[in-house]
Amino acid sequence: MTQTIMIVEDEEKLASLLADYLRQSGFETVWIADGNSVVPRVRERQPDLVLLDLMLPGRDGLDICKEIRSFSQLPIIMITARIEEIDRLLGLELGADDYVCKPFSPREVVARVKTVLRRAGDHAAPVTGGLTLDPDRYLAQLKGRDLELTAVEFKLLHFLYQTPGRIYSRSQLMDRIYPDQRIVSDRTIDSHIKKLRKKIAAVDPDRELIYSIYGAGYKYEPS
Amino acid sequence: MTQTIMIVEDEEKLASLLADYLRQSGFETVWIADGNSVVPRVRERQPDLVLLDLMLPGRDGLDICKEIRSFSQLPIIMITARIEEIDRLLGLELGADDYVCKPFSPREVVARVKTVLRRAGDHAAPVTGGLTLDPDRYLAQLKGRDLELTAVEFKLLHFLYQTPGRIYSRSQLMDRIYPDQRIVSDRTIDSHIKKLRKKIAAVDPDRELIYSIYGAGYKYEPS
DNA sequence: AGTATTCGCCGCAGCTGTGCTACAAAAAAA
DNA sequence: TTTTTTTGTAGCACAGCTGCGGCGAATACT
Repeated sequence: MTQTIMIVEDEEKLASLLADYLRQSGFETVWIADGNSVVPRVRERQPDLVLLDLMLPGRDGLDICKEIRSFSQLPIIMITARIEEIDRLLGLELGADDYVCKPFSPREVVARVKTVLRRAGDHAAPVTGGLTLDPDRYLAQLKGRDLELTAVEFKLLHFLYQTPGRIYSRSQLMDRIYPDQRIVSDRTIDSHIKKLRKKIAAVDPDRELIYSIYGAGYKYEPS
Repeated sequence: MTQTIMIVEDEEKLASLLADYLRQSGFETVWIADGNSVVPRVRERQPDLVLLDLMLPGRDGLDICKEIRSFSQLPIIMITARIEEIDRLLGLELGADDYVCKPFSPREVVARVKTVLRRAGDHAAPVTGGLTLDPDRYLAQLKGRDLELTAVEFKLLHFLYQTPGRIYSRSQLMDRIYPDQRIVSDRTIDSHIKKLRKKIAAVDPDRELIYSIYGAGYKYEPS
């Protein structure tokens, strides 16, 4: 099964150079020049990795990265023109998997792509065949099938989903889900987790996505 | 194997001056100007030492030092503008390994770097090849292998780990682990220490990490 | 208005981890 | 040495945490 790399880059020469090298290494490539069409095309094409230029016509790369992260954990490598920029990006914690600085050698980029894919590859199936969330529509899909979540359930899952592996206590989750500081019992979280797990199990009984850590809280892990 | 020094300093001229001298002494250097990106870059790059300016845009140096200490024992040298400041810093017990006062000569800084590295180098293997803790994930790894700790065990180990060599009495440890001031017997600590040692021994039987001091308490020491 | 979801909580069951006890071993004090 | 104090360890009872079904109340929909 060949893997698809989506190249988001407005300079055509640069894009085609990258595409050539990637194809030589056995990847399929998709080229997108306009920032506005990235997100819909990612949803539609479901690439295995995105090479994302920071400076784009139409829309900022940071925005795009954030939006992709809000519904998918697919690997993203950011391309930036200035080396100092990378520090700033790291500080923002966008969730990109790696950063490459212009000017770069195509070989280097291919190497990084392979590294990131291998790293992600350990849980590759769950990433691609896994869960996607669309906060705009409160739409959650697992293996292509809708999960039909309520608002609270969606918020809870979405929050956990954004930082996989990280454990949150019940009170932390309450704070995030109820910005109005209303007082509810810890166990309410458990209730919603219960319903989430039920709905997830209805679609895929074999995969556990939400784990409870005794005495600590819950985490999302697509392992 | 060349060693990497991470320079955290917002004045570019000063940073590049330091970088030049350090490179001449055979070190690799990484420069970071923005305080917010320090921690993620430390995690990513894993430098051998951090030169950390106290006054930074974005985030306070004290904060950064504390956060780095929460997951790693890598050597840190603090740079401060005022000599009086140093006393205050010493009082805070941040866990920095040395302090340098502006204005400094680059030679002096290089000398200090070497001293600290040599001192740390005595137990260099335990530092790098040793234990890493990730509080967000309750994840403890020794020699790359997971330790599978429970919440209480993790908290206990994490607290000891933050100030290696320092001895804590059982009641001090209780206070830290149970913020709700619940009353438990001293010997409970012993129980958890026992389990920690067991789990550590399962991964590395040769290395003692938690020491008991007769009549005083326990300490963590990566020697 | 009525109806249908959804939310938050309760109670019970099952189980893990916790904290304690008892005794052995070690260290310090006598 | 003997005595006293402190620590190591095994084992165990149960407190506390989590999963789950269900139920009234709140909310949204018609």
